[in-house]
Amino acid sequence: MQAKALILDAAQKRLDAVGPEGLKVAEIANIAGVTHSTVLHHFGSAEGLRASLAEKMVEKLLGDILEVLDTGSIVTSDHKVLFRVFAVLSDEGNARLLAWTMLKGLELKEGQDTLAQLFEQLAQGVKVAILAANEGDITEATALRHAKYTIFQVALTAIGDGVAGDYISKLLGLEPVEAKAEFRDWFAERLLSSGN
Amino acid sequence: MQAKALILDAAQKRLDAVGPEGLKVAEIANIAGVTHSTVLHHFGSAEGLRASLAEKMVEKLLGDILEVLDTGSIVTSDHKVLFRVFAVLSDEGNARLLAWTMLKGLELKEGQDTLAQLFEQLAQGVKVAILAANEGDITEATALRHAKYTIFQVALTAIGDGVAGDYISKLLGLEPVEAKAEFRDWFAERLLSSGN
DNA sequence: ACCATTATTGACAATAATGTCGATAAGGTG
DNA sequence: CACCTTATCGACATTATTGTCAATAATGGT
Repeated sequence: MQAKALILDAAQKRLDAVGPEGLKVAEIANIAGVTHSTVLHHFGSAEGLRASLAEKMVEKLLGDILEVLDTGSIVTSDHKVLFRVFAVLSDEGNARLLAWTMLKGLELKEGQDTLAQLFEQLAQGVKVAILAANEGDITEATALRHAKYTIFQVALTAIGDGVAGDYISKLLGLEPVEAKAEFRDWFAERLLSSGN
Repeated sequence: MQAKALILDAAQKRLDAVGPEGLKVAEIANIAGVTHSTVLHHFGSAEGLRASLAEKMVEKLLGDILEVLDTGSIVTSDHKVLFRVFAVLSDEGNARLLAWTMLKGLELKEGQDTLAQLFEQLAQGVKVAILAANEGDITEATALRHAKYTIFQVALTAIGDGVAGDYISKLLGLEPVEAKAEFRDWFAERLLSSGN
């Protein structure tokens, strides 16, 4: 079962390097050091390979986020969890893969349920934080809705950042390195501070 | 010069329907009611067609946003401009096209300068609004930085929404139609209200 | 009306990508 | 070891996609 992993790694590498269009079976096989027949053997088809890749991505994403959630409560003064979630989504090509998967209209059947659970968990956590911050001024239903919007917002921003962050920040004349970190600070600050 | 437009329309339609992978010359030609030879004639190559498509998108995006900007000041109590910008970016497949273009690593040579100017204009407008909202409490440089972050935020959210909005909102259990509009309200409210 | 340019087409060629098959090798299990 | 399963390969087949070309039709200017 080593070849399968090698092939997936090669595919991921290729995807990061040249984008979805670079995902040619022969090329990937070449990088992995096998023939294209071997790739087909393991994944059934080119489509199967892409599906496996998407699935692997979702698993990694889930694993990373769950690991973060394990380390503490969702909303903290230093926004640690938020940052990590953001980082996991927008860095390491996750967002690009996610975006590509969606643009392709691929199903994420496997991970979907787990993902939904994760979002539910996140929503509950944020809801509690919102309720705590607005004692009595807010109903639980409203808090939940705002929690969901908050998560929605983080997810969209992270995905947008992963897909187009570099390009847009260049257009805006933002210095790449510092701006990235600084924007996240700014973003987290506003996200959690202002009245809900 | 009608066929060229017909073909581009067909390509756009196809892109919206099936994603970037559906962009096959023959298929597009078929929709446009011409032969694939005609497509090649007008665009030189399949790649040329895709490039034209990307360019058309940027132009439309620019036109739409500039039109909005013409109608009034950037920051208003009803967030009209913000909404329209958001809508232009995230609806009508613009974001998908943009994301696809970026995932493909295509250059947006033509529109780039104009886009940069547009962002500059937006940044100045938002800066003024921020300065007005925080009289004296903030330096001009800080206001500009926050303005850029605000725009960055809107752009990323809109792109993320266009790419993955439906999917994520489904995961969160948000009702599609109302949630979309409501989120935008929530988003705009928070974006412009809280202290900068 | 004539000519040059451009548009359009169908048949065909070239290429690229995926998929199939049978042979061979490797690995594990009784 | 004999046997079965799985992995790997190379050669070939199929299909999908793009690209070429020469013929014909349309268009527009003089």
